[in-house]
Amino acid sequence: MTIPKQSNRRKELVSIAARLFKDTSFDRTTVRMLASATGLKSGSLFHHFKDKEEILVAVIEGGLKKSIETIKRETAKVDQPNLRLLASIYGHLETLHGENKDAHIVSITEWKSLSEDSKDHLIKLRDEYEAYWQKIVDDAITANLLTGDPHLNRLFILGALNWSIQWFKPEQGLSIKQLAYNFYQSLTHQSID
Amino acid sequence: MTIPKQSNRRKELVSIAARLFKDTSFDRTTVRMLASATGLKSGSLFHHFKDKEEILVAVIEGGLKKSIETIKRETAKVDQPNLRLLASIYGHLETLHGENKDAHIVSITEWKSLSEDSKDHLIKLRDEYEAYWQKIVDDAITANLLTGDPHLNRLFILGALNWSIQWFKPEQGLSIKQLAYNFYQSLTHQSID
DNA sequence: ATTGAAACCAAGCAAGCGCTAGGTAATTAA
DNA sequence: TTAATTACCTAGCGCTTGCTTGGTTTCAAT
Repeated sequence: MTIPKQSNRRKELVSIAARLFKDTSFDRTTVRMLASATGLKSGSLFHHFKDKEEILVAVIEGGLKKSIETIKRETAKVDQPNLRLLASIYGHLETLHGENKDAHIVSITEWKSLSEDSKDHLIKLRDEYEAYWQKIVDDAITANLLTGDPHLNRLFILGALNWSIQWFKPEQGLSIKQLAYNFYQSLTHQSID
Repeated sequence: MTIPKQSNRRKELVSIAARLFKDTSFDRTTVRMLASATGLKSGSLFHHFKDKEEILVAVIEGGLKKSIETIKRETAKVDQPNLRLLASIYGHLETLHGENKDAHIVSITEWKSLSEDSKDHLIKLRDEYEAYWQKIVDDAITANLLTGDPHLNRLFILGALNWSIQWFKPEQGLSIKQLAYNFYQSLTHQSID
């Protein structure tokens, strides 16, 4: 049988899988590639996971939980709407481009590789994250930092942020903090003194 | 041999392939699925294309050309920076959500499935499209519609627009035109009279 | 009517895929 | 020290994949 639940070894394997899924995509990552990256033989993977998709689910679940944790941590530091918006932007970009970015990127790029059942399970986490964001955006609109429909604003902002995985390379000069601030300015047309 | 170049039959096949690639992704679309959708036997596809990837290249090339054509057409109608920005937003959304959207969506979602050689060939088309957008954005900044770094602004905007393929369904009430205008307002914090 | 090219089919091959079964080693608990 | 549990390996099965080969049909131009 499988299912040791939350062992350390499992987390290790999931973290390595996240890297491969990010670099090669879920479909093109074979169980033999996963095995060789983890130092296992291909069959041994199925002692820890019942099938390949369960690995993806574990990766995405970890990515989403980390995102929620990060945005809560970052926004807890401040209480003005403008600073909270900036902190959310920074937190989101941090999970996408900082340490341990792999899982969050995979949770974005490989969502459609999930089965319907897996989506049902993970969608609650995603909803929680988006609901948290929605409040940040709502407050920013109330404070006249943003304008227009609240729901669409959230979708615009998260879309633009997520798309940064296609082009942003932190090692090319611009830091994550700087990127976040640029983002904030373009969105709000304002500075923070 | 293959290579009939630009026959009508080929265009037909490419258009059907675009739909499948959009709905199922390139990797998960098998040549047998393509064959049955086109009414051919699986081997016969390779009379028209030398391999599966050549089909993807043809789809993406078509999608990019159509995008360029559309943004040029839409912006040709107007000359003020605000109207040109709105027209570009509308044109982009139109290629993503209007008729014949499949190829443009595939050109966005399946870019990483291309081989390096294929990218070299297609990147010129993508660069041309992005350069056209960059001018629109530059002019909008000069006209004080947008603020901040020009290059980043273009990336933010196109990212947010592209991300709409993840959530926007034109049949759910909001039209493409309305979406474009909402977009314009959120970006510029302005209306058009 | 004949020819030649283009469009297609029938059959299947080689390689790679996810995954399984049955065993062995390592670790922990009594 | 023994027994149980967990971790891993060996070997390979059954299936699907992209693609090939060699032949047949279709059809326009002669």
